[in-house]
Amino acid sequence: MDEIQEYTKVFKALADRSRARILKMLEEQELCVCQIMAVIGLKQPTISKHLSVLKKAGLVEPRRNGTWIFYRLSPRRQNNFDQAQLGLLRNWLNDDPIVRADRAKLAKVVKMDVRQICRG
Amino acid sequence: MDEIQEYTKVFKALADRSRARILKMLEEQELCVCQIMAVIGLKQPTISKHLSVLKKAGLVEPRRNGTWIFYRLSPRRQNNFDQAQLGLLRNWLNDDPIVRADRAKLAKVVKMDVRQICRG
DNA sequence: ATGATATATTACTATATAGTAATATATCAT
DNA sequence: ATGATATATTACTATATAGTAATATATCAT
Repeated sequence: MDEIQEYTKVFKALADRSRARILKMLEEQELCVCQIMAVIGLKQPTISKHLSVLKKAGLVEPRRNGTWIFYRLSPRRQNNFDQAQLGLLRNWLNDDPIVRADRAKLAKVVKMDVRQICRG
Repeated sequence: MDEIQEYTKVFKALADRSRARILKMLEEQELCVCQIMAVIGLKQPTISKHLSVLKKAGLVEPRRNGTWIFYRLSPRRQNNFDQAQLGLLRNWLNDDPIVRADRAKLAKVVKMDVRQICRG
């Protein structure tokens, strides 16, 4: 894969509203798929797909814990672009109403037992 | 337009191979549409469309000179994201074979009279 | 082993986007 | 004013992508 292709993979991953919201949530803490679902309000396969795109771009990493899979922002550089972008993103969108609403909702969600959330 | 939408506009503009090539060319100097065409090898309306997308994202600015319109990287911040991204991009892709080939071709193109290029 | 549950994958639909041909617009030279 | 030329716009096609329903996979509790 040439470097421009690597570049476009990262930027295409970043250039989506739902994925930006997911990344801003993961800045708070690692989250499992159903926690993200509960906040964003998209169906489970959609969230999984977005996480797959982010993972392939080197922006997030999964960690399995039982049947749950927790995703976090990648702590290690996996290509030339991911860490720089995650760094910038931390300073961005923090005052956006949608991001703020997601975080407010997230604060409630993480207080609940994970088993509660995922049942519905 | 909310801030995430502004963000996605900039990142969608960046997340395209042809537009990345154009931006890397504009790092060298301002260029008119036909000079960009001559290097990238896409049709004129395609280049104009790409430039329009970059312009709407605040990444480039046009300057008319007669019938030619020269585009340059935006020297001024037009949103929260453009200048930071243009700054990072300067350090990226400089060793990519496609970018290097574009620049080699560009070096020849800019030596020619603009009128020569656009006829040919 | 079996049922329950969290996530991933597959197949699909609707929409967005890259590229092009044809045309419109703007400017220049005469 | 007229013809030539550079760029923008419109209409279109082909491909990519977001989202979903249905299904497969993986793990846990029993």
